[in-house]
Amino acid sequence: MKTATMQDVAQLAGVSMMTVSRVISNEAKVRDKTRDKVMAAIEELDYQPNLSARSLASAKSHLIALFYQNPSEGYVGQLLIGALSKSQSRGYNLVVSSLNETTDDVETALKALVRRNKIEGIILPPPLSDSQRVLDILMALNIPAVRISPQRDDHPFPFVCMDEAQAAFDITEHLITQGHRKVGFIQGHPDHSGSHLRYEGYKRALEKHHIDIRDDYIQQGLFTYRSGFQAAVNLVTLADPPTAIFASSDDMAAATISAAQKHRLQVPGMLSVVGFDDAPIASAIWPALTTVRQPVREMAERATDLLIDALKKKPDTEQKRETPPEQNLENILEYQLMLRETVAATKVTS
Amino acid sequence: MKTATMQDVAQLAGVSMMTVSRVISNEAKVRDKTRDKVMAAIEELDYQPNLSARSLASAKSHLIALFYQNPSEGYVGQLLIGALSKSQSRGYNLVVSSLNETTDDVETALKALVRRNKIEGIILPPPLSDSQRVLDILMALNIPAVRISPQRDDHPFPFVCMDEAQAAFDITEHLITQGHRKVGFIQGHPDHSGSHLRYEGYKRALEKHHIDIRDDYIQQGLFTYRSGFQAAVNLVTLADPPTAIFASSDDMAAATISAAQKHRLQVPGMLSVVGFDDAPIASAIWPALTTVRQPVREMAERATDLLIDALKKKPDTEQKRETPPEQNLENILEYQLMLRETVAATKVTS
DNA sequence: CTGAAAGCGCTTACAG
DNA sequence: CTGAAAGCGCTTACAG
Repeated sequence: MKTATMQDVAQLAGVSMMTVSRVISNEAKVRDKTRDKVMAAIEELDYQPNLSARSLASAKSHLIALFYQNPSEGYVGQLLIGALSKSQSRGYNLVVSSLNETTDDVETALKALVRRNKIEGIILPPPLSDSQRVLDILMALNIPAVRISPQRDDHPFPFVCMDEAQAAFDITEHLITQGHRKVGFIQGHPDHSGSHLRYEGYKRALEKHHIDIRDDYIQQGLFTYRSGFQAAVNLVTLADPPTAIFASSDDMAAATISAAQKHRLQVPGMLSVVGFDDAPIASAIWPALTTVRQPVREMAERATDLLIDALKKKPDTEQKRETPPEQNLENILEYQLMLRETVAATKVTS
Repeated sequence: MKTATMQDVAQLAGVSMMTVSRVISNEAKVRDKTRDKVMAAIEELDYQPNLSARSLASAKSHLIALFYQNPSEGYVGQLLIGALSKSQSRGYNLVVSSLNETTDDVETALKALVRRNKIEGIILPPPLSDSQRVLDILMALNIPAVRISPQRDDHPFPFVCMDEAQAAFDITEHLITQGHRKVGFIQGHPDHSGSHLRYEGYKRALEKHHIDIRDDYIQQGLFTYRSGFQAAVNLVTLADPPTAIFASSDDMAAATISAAQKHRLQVPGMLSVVGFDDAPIASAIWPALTTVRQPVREMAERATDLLIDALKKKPDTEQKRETPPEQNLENILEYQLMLRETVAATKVTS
């Protein structure tokens, strides 16, 4: 009838509550045999620890926060789903709050939130992950934080990301493999971390295949549909236009398709187009866009894991603040090439 | 230094903890003067109740759940932000879980989740809000639930929604006001609640302005870009084509713009287009789409409020399960007409 | 490696 | 309308 309590487990296993607690927290040494008995009892009773009791006794809130600043709705959604599911499964609760760097008094807002809610750690998605202000305040508050897809990797806070340059390289090479040697590129907003990395990947792919990089094939965009449209028009109206275009974002790729259609260039028959992000628009439009999927949800899960690991290690002694983040490969996640309908092989054999 | 506790407040106010508790929960009668003293003490100490202690003492989890089933990422995002902020501000925690009706064993999954996590109430966004299975199981479990934008309003569970028919009426009338008398309509998926309501609104607007409803101006779509594209082509290639098209979703409206452009119809100069939803695509494309914004986030907030109200009232006696939901106007939220760039006045004066 | 005691900060009855 | 007592289910020291 009633849910099993730790007391019940202890009784059934024939040990003290203390031992059960130790088995669950997995921290102190317990004899294997004792552990097995306890595990069996937990299993039999379908015991679920009471998180409220745990928080109260340990004087910890078990609360972590995710702050976001006007990214796209789809992006926050994925972020929240990932962070929420992981924090729940690890016994933490998540508070979510938007934080506008330009209008809010970030310092006061941050301090108030952390103090009042007793927040133990913070997840920072872009662009907050690159905000020097926010990073500084958090350092001063001495509260652990983990960053998602930051531009700079020279900060002590750990981070998770994906290899954007490599992804850009891969999708460019996919175009080249299909026979394209005239590949246009539409850059993203110069202030955004991804823009440079994606351009980097594009360049490397061309170099690897001994294709000259033509300045007129590279157009500046701003990640928006509108900017992409103009850039694409510039590209397709060239005297010697590219046969394929890599736009640094899906919005710009969608615009490229519109621009092509407007100029009577069938996609992908006469022009291949690829994007980046796998935003909703990528599968909404027709033909569906070939693009790169960022594992946003997984990044949020990994970030949450990292943060909770840090909270469990650090027993509130403030050590190793100076040590660089142990950035191991596990925190660089896999992207995925979404091969859909906007790429075709060139007609002419090279 | 340390955060204030209820004991501190009681001491400062010169009363017992019990009185402080009563002031906070706002449930029992407290003399005004006493209340004021307590409030002042709370203020001075910046006291924040410890939610863990409260949950433990009251034997309540203070946990509500939101289940979702593959809606668009943007939609879940807004939903989560709304539900999360509201539940936090009211001292509840939110667990979020996806629930796939077709592949999961819904009954087992639901029961396990509710039992193990001690979930007190549930928020059901569409299409789960119309799932007879899920509704039945929740009724059997005797757990309060609130629905968002359900199709059927004959169920005992309360709901929040917006007046889709009225919104469709308004945006159609906006077209008519601009001089359009030849207004095409692209219907949504026949299974989806919104489709019929939106068609209803379209029809009412035409009727009000004494415009005949022409069968050839009404095309069936499925909410997808692709289906909208075909429907739009059918419309613009008519011998006597409409001068404006109302597509029941933004994806279909975006497709309509593409189709128009393909047929050398400038938007909005030669064809006005409006959509419904205010999805990300609406402001991504160019020209930016005139459409109706659903207040998804506000709906989630309201739903959360409704649910928590129900939890606080019902002291676990299971009464009034038979009474119809008190569906007052507060639970029908305001939509917003997003007047952007895809509507122009007709050249010819009527 | 294991246990007995105390206490975390509230709320629930129960009195008055 | 207000209060004193007990207890929610854990974890933190402290012993052994």
